[in-house]
Amino acid sequence: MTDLGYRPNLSARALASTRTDVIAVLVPSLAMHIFTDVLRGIYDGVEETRFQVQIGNSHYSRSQEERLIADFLRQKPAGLVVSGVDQTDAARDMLAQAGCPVVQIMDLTEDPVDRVIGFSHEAAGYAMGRHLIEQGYRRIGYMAGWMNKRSSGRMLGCRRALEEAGIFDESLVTSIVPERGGDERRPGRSLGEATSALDGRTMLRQLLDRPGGCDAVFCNNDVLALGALFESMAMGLRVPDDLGIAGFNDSDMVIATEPGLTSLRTPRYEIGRRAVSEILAELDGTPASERVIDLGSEVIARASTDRSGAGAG
Amino acid sequence: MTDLGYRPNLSARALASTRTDVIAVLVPSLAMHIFTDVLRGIYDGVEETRFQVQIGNSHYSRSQEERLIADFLRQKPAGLVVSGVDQTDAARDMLAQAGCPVVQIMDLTEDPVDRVIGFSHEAAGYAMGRHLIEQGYRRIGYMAGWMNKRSSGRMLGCRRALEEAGIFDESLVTSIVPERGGDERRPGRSLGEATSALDGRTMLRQLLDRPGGCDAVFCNNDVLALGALFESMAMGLRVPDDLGIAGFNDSDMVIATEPGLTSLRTPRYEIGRRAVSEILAELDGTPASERVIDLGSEVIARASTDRSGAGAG
DNA sequence: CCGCCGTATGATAACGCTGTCATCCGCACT
DNA sequence: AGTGCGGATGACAGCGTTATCATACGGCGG
Repeated sequence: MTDLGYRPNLSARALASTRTDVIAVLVPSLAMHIFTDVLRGIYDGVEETRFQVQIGNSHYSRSQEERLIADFLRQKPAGLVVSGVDQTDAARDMLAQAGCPVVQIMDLTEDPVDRVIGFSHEAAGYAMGRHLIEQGYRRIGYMAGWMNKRSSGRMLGCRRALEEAGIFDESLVTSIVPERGGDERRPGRSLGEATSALDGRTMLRQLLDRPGGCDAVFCNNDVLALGALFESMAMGLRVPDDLGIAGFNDSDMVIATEPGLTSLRTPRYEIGRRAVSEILAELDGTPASERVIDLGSEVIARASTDRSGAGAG
Repeated sequence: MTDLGYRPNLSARALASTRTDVIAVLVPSLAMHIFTDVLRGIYDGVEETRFQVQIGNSHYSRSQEERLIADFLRQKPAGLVVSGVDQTDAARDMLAQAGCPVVQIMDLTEDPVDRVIGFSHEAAGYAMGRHLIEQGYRRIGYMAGWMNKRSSGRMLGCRRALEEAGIFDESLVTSIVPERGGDERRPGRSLGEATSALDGRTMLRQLLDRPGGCDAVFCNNDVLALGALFESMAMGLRVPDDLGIAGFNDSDMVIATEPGLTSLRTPRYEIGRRAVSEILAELDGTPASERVIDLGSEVIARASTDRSGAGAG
């Protein structure tokens, strides 16, 4: 009987069962490629299932995120995915009461609302700091488009590595936009909160102008690193000899630069994928093992920080 | 009364009124930055309205697109946005019967299902062809990640310009993956259909190896152009003197390269934005003027194709 | 002052499912 | 053959809106 084209009405089903097949996803930005990778994972995860994805964009504003959570929750979603672990208290309460699986992603915390899938930004930053130190760099700068919890986590990790080596210099930390509590919609930059390669060029010049200059820079993302690379070319600096450059995320792009850019590979796609599978498992009544899932990250060393002379990458 | 926290139940409303507040959007890929720009426009457009966005990913497969359209349609969306104008006949029929505003985007056609918002890829390709010719290039190559209707439209436009100048050489057209009717899910490239900068490097080498070589290359997107730029550096070619490089889309990135990359600015964000506003207008009963809305495109000339000697960009 | 029409107000039947409850059947055990 | 129980089957009351229809009301013209 069902073979010949009967399709249940989703609205009726939703009304009767007081639950929908919508998996709501909250991202802080659609402009950053990072999140599009996560979204791909999520979409691949729901493919061939009855679930649908709905995306909300909080524009890196915690208050807006709170509103979106409230809005989403009242459609009784099947699951909820939120980025980061630094929601407002009110948002956290709502999530705890959500009545559906909730997954926080892209970061880690000891104390997730329900479940958290991500990696440690602090550890990632530390690993990159160590890598740069091991390559012999001593004046290591850090550049971020703007600071949020995750970005500053990376910075803190890198700072710890540098402090352990006794070479940390506060003046070598720079960002375009200062941290601002994350509770306001950031002004300007209308076409998205993304940092551009141009910012990388600007910030590299700033760092080189600081007293003592710098001999390596850890960029908060690959686009900044790309900008830094071009700026060093324009300035006639040799990479990696005069200046080491490291990015973050290991996007497709960086393997094709000349020299290849060292970067930190983050499991963005896997995080999205896993977030969905955890939600599905929880709905199936087969909730998975851990509440805290660390997918790790990895320094991918390429020529842009290779001082061994071999020139790998 | 309503002031104190009454929220209508959306499922009930949907059931009773047989229509939802969902605007369904079909994109061929989430991996290409192009579409994330469109999505940003769409999301910005629905912000502060009662509408919600739901995205479907057709993976550049027309049959999958057809299925998605059917799936979306049965939830009676408020509006439907589909990418491109080359749907299957069945899909076109369904769209025509949709009973809601339908907007095709990212391309143009004389004969839209309902409304089309985009730009002419043929005209864009032609404009870039003209630009390269005017800069004195004579052996102009074209590289695409893989061909779809829009990509080949660009190629055809460029070809027309070259033919008019009597300098078209078929052997200077290259792509990684040949066109395949667009009806199959492409294999491999699991992490997304995107072409990478590495492809740009590879294809540039291929083009230079062709008999007679080439002195300029029009890349189907900016990432390919970036790869081509790095490959020329690696090969010791001077850009723009030995080789001109032009990209497509004018993404943020290209203004920061050294030399700056000539590219073709496309109104991606505006297309998304406009698609939503047209749908809202149609739902309001104030349908807009035109069924075919050409938002145009523009060659942004930068140093990578500047043979005037001034070195602008 | 009466009747008519246009508008505001209130009651009520869907909308198409889900989930519960009651019924029924068949099987195994006594 | 009678009793008890488990699983399958069928009936039916919501779920919270929208939309329709009937009723009531107020104002205006005759």
